[in-house]
Amino acid sequence: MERELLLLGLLREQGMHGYQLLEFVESQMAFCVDLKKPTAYFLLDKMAASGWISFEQGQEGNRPPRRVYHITPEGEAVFQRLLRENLAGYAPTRFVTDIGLAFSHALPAQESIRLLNERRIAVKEHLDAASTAPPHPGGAQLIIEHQVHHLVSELQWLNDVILRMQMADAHL
Amino acid sequence: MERELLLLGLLREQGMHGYQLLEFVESQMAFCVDLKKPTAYFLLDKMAASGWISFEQGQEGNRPPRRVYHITPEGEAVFQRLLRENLAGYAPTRFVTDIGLAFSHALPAQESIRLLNERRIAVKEHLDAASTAPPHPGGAQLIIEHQVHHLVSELQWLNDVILRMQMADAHL
DNA sequence: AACTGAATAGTCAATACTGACTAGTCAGGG
DNA sequence: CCCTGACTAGTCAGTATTGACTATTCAGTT
Repeated sequence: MERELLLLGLLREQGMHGYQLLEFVESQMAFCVDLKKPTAYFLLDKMAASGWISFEQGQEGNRPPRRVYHITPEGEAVFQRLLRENLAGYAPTRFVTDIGLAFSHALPAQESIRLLNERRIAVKEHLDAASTAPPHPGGAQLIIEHQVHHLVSELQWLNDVILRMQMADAHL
Repeated sequence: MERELLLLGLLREQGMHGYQLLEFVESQMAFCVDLKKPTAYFLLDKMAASGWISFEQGQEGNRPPRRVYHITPEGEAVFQRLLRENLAGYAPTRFVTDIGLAFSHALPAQESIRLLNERRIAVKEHLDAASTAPPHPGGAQLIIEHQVHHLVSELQWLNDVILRMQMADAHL
């Protein structure tokens, strides 16, 4: 229900239409959710059917008509519940990049090390991007700081793994 | 393609039937992938159709017949490609738990802090579980170490966030 | 020899998600 | 005043994923 929490949270601050929501999520919240357009419209339909949000047909100039969504009192109650659950809980993080690590013995040690150095560069690029991101308004700033903290920790760990692999290889 | 990489990597070491694969993944690789039963069978079917793996009908005692899967030469080639891609690349981590943080201003500061303290306990429990996990064979050990490293970093960050919230609240 | 709970082995209907597409509008250049 | 590329707004068909279910076997108990 994380995506629902996100959409409700945004609609709670102001009524918006689908495209507007999408744009905001992609520009401000890209660091914590990956929400594609069809998924967003799907969720909006579902939440409207559940009575969490309502909409009216809006028109602006000659543009095609669009639905402007608003949160309902039931939606606000759901938002409050989901928010509390989210803040109190913890969902363990899975690193899909660890699968390769588990099978790295299938390659010559030197090649694994070379590939992991490529990975290190990729991580560094993400870190630079997050570090130099323009300040985001409100709570989104925290998300960027979290991402930076995490990427620093990842880089540290990756360096350690590479070092250990080099030492193990040298000893053979 | 991470799950495919995982299944190919396991079948590469020895032929196995679906249930056996599932069990191994859930017991040894639970820290890095979440693979449900129907998904695993779906992927096995798909990979068999693509010619990456083959199977023969096996029977053991009176047990129901089952498919024992083996990797094919094409599958081995795919495995090598996926492994290199995985080792060299980096997929940014999304923390769904950050969504709540972005909206924490919707609750009284004291309640947010209380809820985040609950989260801290949950993180600590995961950390204790990962720290005391019995040694896993081969590459899986690295995954646990990564998880521990990550959880320590998360705990640090969470403490920092809670502290900052308390200070901000005290200043009002 | 019947019963119970756990393990084995898988399937299916329903849900969730996404790549690729449609279709109209607007701003600016030629 | 027509063309082009970018923006707005959304849909749809196909793929991926999962909760819930079926059905058999085995070990131990009564």
